[in-house]
Amino acid sequence: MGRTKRPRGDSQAAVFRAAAHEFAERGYEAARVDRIAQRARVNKAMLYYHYRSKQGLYTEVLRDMLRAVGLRARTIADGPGPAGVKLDTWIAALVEEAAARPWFPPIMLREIASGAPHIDEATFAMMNGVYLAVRDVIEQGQREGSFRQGDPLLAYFMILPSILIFFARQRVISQRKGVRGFAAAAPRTTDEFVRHVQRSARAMLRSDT
Amino acid sequence: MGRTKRPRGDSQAAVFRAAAHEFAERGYEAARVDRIAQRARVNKAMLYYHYRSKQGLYTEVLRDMLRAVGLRARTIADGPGPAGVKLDTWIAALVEEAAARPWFPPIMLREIASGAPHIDEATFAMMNGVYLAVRDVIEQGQREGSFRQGDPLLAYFMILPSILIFFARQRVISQRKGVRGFAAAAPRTTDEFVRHVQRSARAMLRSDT
DNA sequence: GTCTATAAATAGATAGAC
DNA sequence: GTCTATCTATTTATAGAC
Repeated sequence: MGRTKRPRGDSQAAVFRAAAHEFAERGYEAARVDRIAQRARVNKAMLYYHYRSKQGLYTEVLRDMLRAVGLRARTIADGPGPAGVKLDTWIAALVEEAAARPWFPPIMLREIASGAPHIDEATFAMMNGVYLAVRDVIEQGQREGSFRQGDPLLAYFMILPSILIFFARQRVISQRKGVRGFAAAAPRTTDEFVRHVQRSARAMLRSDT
Repeated sequence: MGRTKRPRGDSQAAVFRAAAHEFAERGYEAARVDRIAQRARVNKAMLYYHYRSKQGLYTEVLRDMLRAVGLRARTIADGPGPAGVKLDTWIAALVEEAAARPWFPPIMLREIASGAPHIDEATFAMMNGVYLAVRDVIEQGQREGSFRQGDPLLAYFMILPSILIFFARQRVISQRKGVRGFAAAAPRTTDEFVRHVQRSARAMLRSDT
């Protein structure tokens, strides 16, 4: 009914957001329950009142973002249009999600990097769903002849991480001033970045014919 | 002299390797000193005898791998040849390093994902050095006209993570049998994978002329 | 160099009053 | 729903014998 899985109450939403940021900045293991409560300006016991455990809280954060991203990816994949356009749309959508949930890129990146060890099967399936949608688009392009043959997973893992890293890095840049090079991560506009990834992805996938 | 920074004694080398694997599998925060000692089949006190702390041990593991990878990247960048060939060579070299040090991909991937929070300046500079070498190659290609213009960092972050993820995932694949799709990460040969990345990178960077 | 025993700090989690 | 106080287990790290 009016009830959704999203955080409802005041303190619950505060805990959720504080946790999302804490997990994003430090990763699951390094995240501290005390710090989450502190950031949410609620008592630690409230955290356990709303969520069963640190793990449960983390799972909620994961599912919330995977649900949003997975839904968009699936909608695009099942919609009309040529594969090239769908891929562009997916890239743009992903960037929008990263803007709406700043904790999404670092968290998802770590999960990919780690092989998702502290994720239950259902949540893992949601993460997999994001890939499956993109896979469908790539396979469509291969059927249409616009994309070259090859394992879609490899293409997926060339496109997705670069987007995640770009946004994950924006959180930590400017702390390492002394070092040349990495500091050169140009503060380009988001639009410019989106177009760059879209062009790179298309070039990478374009069939040679 | 005969003294290098590499682990020397028997137990020290054992600790080093055990730590490398533990850090790779779990990440710095989740890694347990007790487990490292156990895996190395030495007493925990030995670990602190050879290395000052968990952090110190982690730093040694990081430096060892960044030294090796950075040296190869720099050698390639400063050597002769067109940029396209250099890029291919770097990709192949990176894969070789990943084979020689299986802990390298997961660890480096996590550091990139996290913005390298538990890394001292000197070690961070080594990590940066890997990028700077690749940047030089890309800029050479841009001068030569074979690579199109654009921030080398963006290209770097499309190539490197895909390689790291491919190898990092090989460690954890086959544990998640129930889930379709991700399981489809084809057990292709390393050579095949190298050629795929090389072709993708070239296509991505090729100037349109 | 190697080990036992233990310190000291901190973590996640809960009991129970309000 | 909210808070205080606290339990219990675990973790990094070290002292000190051999």
